[in-house]
Amino acid sequence: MFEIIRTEGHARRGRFRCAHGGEVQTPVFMNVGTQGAIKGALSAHDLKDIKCQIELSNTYHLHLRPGDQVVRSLGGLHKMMDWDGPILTDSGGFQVFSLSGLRKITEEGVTFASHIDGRRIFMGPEESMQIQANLGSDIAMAFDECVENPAPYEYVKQSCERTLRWLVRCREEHRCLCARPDCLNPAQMLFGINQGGTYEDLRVWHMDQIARVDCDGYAVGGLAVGEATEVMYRILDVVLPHAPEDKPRYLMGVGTPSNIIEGVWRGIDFFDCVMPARNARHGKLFTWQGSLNIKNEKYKLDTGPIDPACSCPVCRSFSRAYLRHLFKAEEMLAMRLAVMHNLWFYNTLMERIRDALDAGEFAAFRAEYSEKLDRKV
RNA sequence: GGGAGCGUUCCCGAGUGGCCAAAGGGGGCAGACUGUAAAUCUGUUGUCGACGACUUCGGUGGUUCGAAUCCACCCGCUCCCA
Repeated sequence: MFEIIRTEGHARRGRFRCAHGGEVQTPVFMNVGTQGAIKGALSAHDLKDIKCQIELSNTYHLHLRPGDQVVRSLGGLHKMMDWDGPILTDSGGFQVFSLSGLRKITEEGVTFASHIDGRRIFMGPEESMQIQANLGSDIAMAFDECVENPAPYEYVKQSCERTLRWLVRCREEHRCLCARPDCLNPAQMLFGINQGGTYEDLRVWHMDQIARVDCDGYAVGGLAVGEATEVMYRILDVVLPHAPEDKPRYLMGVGTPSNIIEGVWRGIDFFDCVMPARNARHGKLFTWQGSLNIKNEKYKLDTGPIDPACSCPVCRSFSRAYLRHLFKAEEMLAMRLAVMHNLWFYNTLMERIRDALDAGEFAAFRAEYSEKLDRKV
């Protein structure tokens, strides 16, 4: 179920519901827990404390370890993690990009050399759907090829044509699996993924094609993988008018706070990105004045919170100086607190975007924050 | 008392006549990170008016065109024997 409550220009304020959890308010940021955990030592319980509405895990990683059959035996991903909210699983398509040195693509699918032990793993549309069925996620992503930018036109053309054929196979396999009596999550949704690199004609053609394959939502993939930010915005500008209006739209793997505001402005409803968690682990923290590196010497004696404008559990209790010390001393707590802060920041950013949309003031919000939040302080 | 070593830039530690402002770690300082092979990776770390110059390798002298590297003495430390 997806419902648009109101719009402001291309931006959409909506509600979404799936098999688990209550209503998801969109635009929403999905917190990334690739292997069933948020890196930085957070559990699903912690996610509740940082205003996370929906969590994301990864097909490829959980298939390798502990194995999707194991997850199924444990009652599915929700039960294993003790998370009763919505879960989206990425299909493994991004690993076709990120493990490019370790894989081979054919029409059937992709053969990976496991990054763990080198053993050969085959994954095609059917396998990806089967694994995601075993995980029991609420949203399964179609198996696609995420192509690095820039890439030659001919290659991108052939690749996105193949990704379209893969989507058709995903659709069939997914229906089939959900119809089985032993299906862990018969209400699991399937989102298709738009590709086409930086070529507007391919992007539009591909979106028109996948829009004909009945999906529960449509994602834009293959962005923020090498092209300039302006190019990404241009692609969104041309492709989103071709996405079904009544279905959720998900911009995969993006991005910075500014990228998110600009994405919402162009009509995106769902986002996910490793950036807030990874940057947090590396000491880069987001604030309403821009980002800062908490490891910098200037915070050595700073008794203030990370962000005076933040009311997250970390800012309520701990000083910049303490955080800096924990980082310098390489205490695990440093990463945990930093990740909690950054995810709270992202979830709060989405909340404020929604509030602005509700008030019909998103344009003003964008003008005030879009550029500012990506600056360094 | 006798014998054997050692002392290098913030720390540890290479270097034993010119290619040495001096390897490599650590620490420090800074940067990167966008559907997570990332608690990772990169740069930098003697001084200065800085594509060049100057001062460093326990101290003081000396040998040499040239010394962190060789010699003498001194200072400090370690170990072994008595």
